[in-house]
Amino acid sequence: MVNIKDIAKQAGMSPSTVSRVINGKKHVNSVKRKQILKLIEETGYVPNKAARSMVLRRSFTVGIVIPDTFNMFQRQLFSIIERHLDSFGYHTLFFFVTFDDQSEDACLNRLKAEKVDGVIMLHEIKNPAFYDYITAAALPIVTATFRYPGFSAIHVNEEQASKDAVMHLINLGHSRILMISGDGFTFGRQRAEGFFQALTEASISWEENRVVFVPHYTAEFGMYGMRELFLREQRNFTALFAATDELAIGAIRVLNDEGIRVPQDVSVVGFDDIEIAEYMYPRLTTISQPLSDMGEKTALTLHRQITGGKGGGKEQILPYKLIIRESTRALAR
Amino acid sequence: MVNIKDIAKQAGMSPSTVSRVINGKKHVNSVKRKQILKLIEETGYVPNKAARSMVLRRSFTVGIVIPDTFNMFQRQLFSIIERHLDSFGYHTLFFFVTFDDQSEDACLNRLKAEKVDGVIMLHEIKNPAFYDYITAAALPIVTATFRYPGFSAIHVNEEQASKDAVMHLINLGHSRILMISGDGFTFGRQRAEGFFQALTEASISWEENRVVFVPHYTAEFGMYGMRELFLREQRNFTALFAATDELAIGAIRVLNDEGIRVPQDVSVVGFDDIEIAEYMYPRLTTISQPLSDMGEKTALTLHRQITGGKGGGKEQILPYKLIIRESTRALAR
DNA sequence: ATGAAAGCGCTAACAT
DNA sequence: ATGTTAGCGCTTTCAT
Repeated sequence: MVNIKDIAKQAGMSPSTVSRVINGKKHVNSVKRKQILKLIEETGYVPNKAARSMVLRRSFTVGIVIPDTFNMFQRQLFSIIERHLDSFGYHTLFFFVTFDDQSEDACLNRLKAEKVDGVIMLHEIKNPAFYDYITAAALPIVTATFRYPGFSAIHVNEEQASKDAVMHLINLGHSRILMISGDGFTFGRQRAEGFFQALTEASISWEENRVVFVPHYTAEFGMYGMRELFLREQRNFTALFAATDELAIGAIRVLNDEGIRVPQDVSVVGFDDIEIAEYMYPRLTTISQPLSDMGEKTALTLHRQITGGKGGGKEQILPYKLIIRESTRALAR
Repeated sequence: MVNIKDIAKQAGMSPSTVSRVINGKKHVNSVKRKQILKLIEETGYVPNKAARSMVLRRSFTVGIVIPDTFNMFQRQLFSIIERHLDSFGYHTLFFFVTFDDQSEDACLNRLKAEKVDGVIMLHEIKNPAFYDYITAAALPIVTATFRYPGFSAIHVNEEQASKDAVMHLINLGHSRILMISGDGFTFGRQRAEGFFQALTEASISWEENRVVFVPHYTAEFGMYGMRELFLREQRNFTALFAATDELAIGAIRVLNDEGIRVPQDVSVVGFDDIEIAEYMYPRLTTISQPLSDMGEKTALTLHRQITGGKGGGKEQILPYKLIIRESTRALAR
């Protein structure tokens, strides 16, 4: 493999000069510069990243912490973030994390070893040691889709959004509304909270029993949650709020299998507005988070922290939108 | 940040000894070993990866080349691969590549700079320089879901699988069958080829006009493709074969919007068996690729190449399965 | 404008 | 069993 010395030797110059050319520094004869550039082109030379990052003590890499079982919303979000990061000249390292402690520890260790320039979290880690390290190392960080005290955060008002979703159902005349949410992430609780608030505000009585918390936000557990609701004898309902679109998709599957039609018999609203939501039958009514805006702001905020030195700790709350499609309709009287 | 010298100093030993402990080498007093281990634990020391990879001339990292717009099948596949790679002690670096040449060049450059120990390709790169470099550098590589001459490959027989899918339709009594496929990847052509073969073998006449090739394998382009078929006056059909499940989902959406029922009016079969396929309404009949097996074999094959030195170039063709669900049914007479 | 030299953190060959 | 030393490929003073 060709290295900087090889180039220098072939050009009859010193590695320093070559280095200057590579890094676009001033103080190098333009003829020599061209000559070196040509040589680099010919040999296909690319600087060794490890060596570079060792002396510079940074890696031009940012780590994205993401759940191992990322859903489609997160998938879209990290693609956007990755693209923006790329435009700022960073590479992206993914840290897939599961719910177990071991995985979180491994993530922390890797974070230390990799010397990333910054971190973006799309996944809530439980272990406080993680946050302590970040704080102690003064590592630039931004959390997206959730917040952590003291860190920059980009997210929507989950509670308010959920409340709006449920309000939509209520305005349609529904009052016997069920919910499927999940545990493991803050947003599951927040979305359930919004559900309760909407009901309360509309003076509709409710019991805790009307919401199930399932372990994962997947279609599979959407089915599971819906069945669980049936087992709880919750048969007398006309609407369902699912904490994610995937959950909604699974629930609708069970409803269909039971001969319950959506939206004729029950209205369903999801959350996230994942890509397939508008291809489903029926097209899913859902809450749309501002994906591109969120991704862009996340990348930008981190970049500013890395370059500007500070500017951390601020929270940016983005607007969401209720997308009314075909899975909800007015209660037939 | 604490480094190996700090640990050595605190322990009153040399960096070599610490290094030996870190790397689990023999020839170190067990008391000292424990002492060092304790120190590492306390300080939270983690070896600097850049330094390590520089002297070792390898990175313990493998690169996964994947389309920027990866679909759900690819998403599941790379998750599995990542997990297996992890169990072999490798980290994973993702190279998201788009269709343009610039992106491919960037991928190649990064590959050179990162000193990855091996490469897994889930995406076909056009630029031959890419393959030339890999070959010249004798970089371990395995391609999954497609093949490239001379490289290890793990894939199913795309043509045969598609033929089976179409045969299923034919056996159900269908003969006026349409297809939506895509360009950009070899499998799009192969799947179309299987379609033609099945028709030919069953002595059903066909024209090229019955298959559309769309630019991307997404639900959005599934809609586009279906509409295009309608524009071509292809109204008189009873079945559709889509080259991916996403394409099928988009097509079904258009069909529904036109008042054409699936499967009562037209049967649809997809390809890939992505997660939501069985949550769709109707549940999608599709070809299932052996995801876990594929992922495992891909990781294992690469690992063997990296450690064993050779063993490259072999092709592993995995079995697929036709999953019959609700989107296909016998032609009503 | 250019080169020589030092050093980033680590491992491995060589001494002891 | 342990320490000393050299060197991986790069950037960056410091001279010139």
